[in-house]
Amino acid sequence: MKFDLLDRTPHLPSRIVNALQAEIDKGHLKPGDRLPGEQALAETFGVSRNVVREAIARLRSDGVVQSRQGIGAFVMREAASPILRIEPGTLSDRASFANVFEVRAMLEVRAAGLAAKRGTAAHRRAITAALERMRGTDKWADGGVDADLEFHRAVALATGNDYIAKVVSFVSEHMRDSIMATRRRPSARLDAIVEVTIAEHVAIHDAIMGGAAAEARAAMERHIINAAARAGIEIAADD
Amino acid sequence: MKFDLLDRTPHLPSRIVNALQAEIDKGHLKPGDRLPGEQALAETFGVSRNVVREAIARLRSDGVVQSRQGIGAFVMREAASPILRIEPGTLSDRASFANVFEVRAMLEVRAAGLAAKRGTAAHRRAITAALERMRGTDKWADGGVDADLEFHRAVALATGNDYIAKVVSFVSEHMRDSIMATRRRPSARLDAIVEVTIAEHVAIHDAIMGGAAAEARAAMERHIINAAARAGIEIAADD
DNA sequence: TACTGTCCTAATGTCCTACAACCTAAATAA
DNA sequence: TTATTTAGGTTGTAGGACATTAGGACAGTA
Repeated sequence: MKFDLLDRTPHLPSRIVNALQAEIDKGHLKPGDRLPGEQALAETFGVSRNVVREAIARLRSDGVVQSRQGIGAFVMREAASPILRIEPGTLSDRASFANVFEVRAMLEVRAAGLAAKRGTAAHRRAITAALERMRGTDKWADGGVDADLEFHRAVALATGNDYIAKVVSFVSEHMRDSIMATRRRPSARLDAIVEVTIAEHVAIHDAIMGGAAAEARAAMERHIINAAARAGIEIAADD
Repeated sequence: MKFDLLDRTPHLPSRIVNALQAEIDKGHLKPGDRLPGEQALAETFGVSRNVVREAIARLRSDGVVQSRQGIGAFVMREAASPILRIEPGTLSDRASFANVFEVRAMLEVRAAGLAAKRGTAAHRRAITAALERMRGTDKWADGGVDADLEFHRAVALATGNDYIAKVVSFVSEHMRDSIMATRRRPSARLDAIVEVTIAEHVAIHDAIMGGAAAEARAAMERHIINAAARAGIEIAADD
């Protein structure tokens, strides 16, 4: 079996992981197939068995393969993995940002409605606190982005659905990149952007506090569409 | 520093991982703190450095710690993790199932609409193929559940948004448990359930093939609400 | 004092060998 | 044929060695 090492990070195990994952993605290694032995892989890649072992340990920890002592490592069926991993940096182009925004729109618009309907007093306090933190930071110099993401996490938590909260938390992390991209845009008048952004969050906040589900959904949808626009991305309104 | 080894799996690295993770969860190791050196950990746990290295490699791969050559391994801040991990089995009660169904409704209803609007010919062929596989299996004896999940994945892929597809794939895995729970319900007339389920999928399929976005969304929403009902769970229709 | 360059130490990263634990399958014995 | 043993291969663990990198101590210099 041949492997491509087009990666060039100085970290050897990562290169092995990528190479093996690529083989699986390309279908050269199908579920149920047995990987070459560690010794064989070590010779193929020109590294020691330790490095190969660390690479396979990562794949195993990701649920991609399962290794059994005395036999070998086997590719698992594709979707059996209990984890969802998307490496930071893989979401860098506009198309990827648009994809993330689309998922945000799906999840968070409804989440805002549910938060207005079902949020407890404690949940609402957390939302208000996050909003205050956003207001308190100076032009997002320091923790402004964190406060922003915290706000969205708090809204997701207010749905009372932990599963939503986890997924939204996960997706939020990928917003960091696009937020940074917004700040780097040439025409970005930072203070104006911050002001508008906070106003949008206030609208969401007030709707949730008032228990107005439809209004909260609308406010969240406006916010996400506008945020996308500020990042230079056009996404369609939900029809 | 003291560590508890209450775990007793025969896999040493897993025990180290759990012990270290417990220290972090309990707050004995806070973000920014430096872990003891590999040599020290090896002596503490009474294992070789190889085992410690594999444990730390897993924590690093999960984004829990970051290790720098020449210095040590440091606990990262909590939310920077690039992965979403939900261990199978943690979703077992009705409340958890309801949560998962709620997320499904958020994501897949819209995804069905997008699939109808944007799905390519290849995407549609995949959807049809999955539906045929569902029809072909005998009372879901063998691969019926797989075919069901494959159908939903194919719909998600047809949105043209890989990010949606990944998230839906992830969520789908958690459906397996609830589907199994449905099959165990006492009143479950299996053949009738299968027949109805397939009919619902046909409706989704036909709407997507016809490019009818609103119809596809409605069909998907009906399907998810009914599927939840079959699992004994009541979820509210989207208003 | 402040700065600079060197040396030393410690930590991770990689390599190597050896053995233990485990599995498969062929060879062998009853 | 059937059961047992044996041989070989594979992952898991142990332990030592060196490479590479980072940071501190310390002298020397302006």
